Amino acid sequence: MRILVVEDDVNLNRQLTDTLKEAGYVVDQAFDGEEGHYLGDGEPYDAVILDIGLPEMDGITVLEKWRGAGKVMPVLILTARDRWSDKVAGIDAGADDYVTKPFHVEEVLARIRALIRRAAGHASSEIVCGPVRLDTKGSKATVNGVALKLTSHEFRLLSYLMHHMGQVVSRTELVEHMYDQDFDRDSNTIEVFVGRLRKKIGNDLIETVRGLGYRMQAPGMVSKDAKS
Amino acid sequence: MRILVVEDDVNLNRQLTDTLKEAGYVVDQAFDGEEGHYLGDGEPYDAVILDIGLPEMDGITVLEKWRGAGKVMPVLILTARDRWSDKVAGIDAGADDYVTKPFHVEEVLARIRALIRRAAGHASSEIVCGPVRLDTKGSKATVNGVALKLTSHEFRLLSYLMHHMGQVVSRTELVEHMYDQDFDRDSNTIEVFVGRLRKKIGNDLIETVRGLGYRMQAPGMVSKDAKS
DNA sequence: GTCAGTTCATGCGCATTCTCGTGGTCGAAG
DNA sequence: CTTCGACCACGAGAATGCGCATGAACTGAC
Repeated sequence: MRILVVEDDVNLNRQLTDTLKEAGYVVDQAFDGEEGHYLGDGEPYDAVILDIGLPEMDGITVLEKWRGAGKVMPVLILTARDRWSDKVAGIDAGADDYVTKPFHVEEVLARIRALIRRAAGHASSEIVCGPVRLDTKGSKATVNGVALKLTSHEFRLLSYLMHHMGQVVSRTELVEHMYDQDFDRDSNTIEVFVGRLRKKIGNDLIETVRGLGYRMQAPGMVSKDAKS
Repeated sequence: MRILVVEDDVNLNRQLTDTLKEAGYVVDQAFDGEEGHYLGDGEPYDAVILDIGLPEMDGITVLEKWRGAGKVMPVLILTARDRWSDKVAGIDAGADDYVTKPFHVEEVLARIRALIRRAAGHASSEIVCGPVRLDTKGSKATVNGVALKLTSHEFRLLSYLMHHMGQVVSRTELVEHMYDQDFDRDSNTIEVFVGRLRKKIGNDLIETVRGLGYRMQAPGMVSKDAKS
């Protein structure tokens, strides 16, 4: 999962970024409205944290531009407590959530989790796929109740796949959401990680769709070949 | 749009209910946790406003029970300003949003609107043609509920045909949409794929219109008169 | 240095796709 | 009605290149 943080206060930005990274997210940073707009417009993020008061370009304007361009990723805006009207303006501009400053970082984290989860269409903080359970709250995964030991990239891969269960996820998509901005994409890293993950959770869960990508799905509903 | 308000403070409940009704929603009221849980479990709501501090059953518990039972309607929780940990717990229990007391009623209204709007975006994208269902989001197709195993080109073909149901689609058109570059046109690959697809989904669905191309259509619908 | 995690390179196996050839079907003209 | 030519279906083999396993090289943390 890849997140963009747009916040001009350097300390606050770093604080948010660090916490998110610790929680296993890939994070890009922007320190003014223009940079933020540019990144959010060009890169595929799973969520954005956007300050309202920004140099160069106002947060609301940034958000409106994104929505006008058809961007639908969840956006959490940060507002000052006394600027009540900002919240309404932000929500009307297409924000999915807001937090008022000052805030507890844990709260932002929880809301980001909820937004990402919601965007994928899951109600609770646990996603289940056959024997595999993903605890988005604790960044843990279990197979048949046994805790899985995953490296950070393996976890990110599993997490992204489980958030998009039943859908085919392309390699490019995976690379873009597992790594930040610049990454050499002509290599077979993704295949390697898929292979390793399969070894840990079982081969049946991640189906490879030749030419398109991978799809995670509970087995049992085996796709039957209708070649009668 | 039908909304449930679970709030034990009678005045606050009525205030919310009135505002929502004025805005054109249908509103049900509950004044304690058990009643709220019962209603939310049995009736289909488009959104729920849920207070955390409730007699009989805690709001968080109510929410967890709903989510555990598979209810996915958007829930907005109300918390006291100083109980920030409640917010985190609520969000992790599956709340979609929260508002801290005291609040402006317009704000609650704006957020309910946002929640309903967002929930509407999760409608699955499916095209149906007779026994065939195409899940464009998951790159999957089923015939009579049985999952089809399609190669990527077969899927692209089916997808294009189903997006233009009832229309005659020329070979050239298909080639142009199934391949990126210009493609050696004097080959019969399209025929081959149509043949393979027919084998998998049944012959009746793809009709060949001699000299023009193919047309996909649910069988049983009168299509003979078009050839006079 | 050691170790865990990650990236890169290679070669093989095989699903997928393309080509080709034959035979069948349709429609119009004689 | 018959005949002819164009169009189409389909099977089978050939060629392509994708996906995977494997192991070695690389990196950073301690």
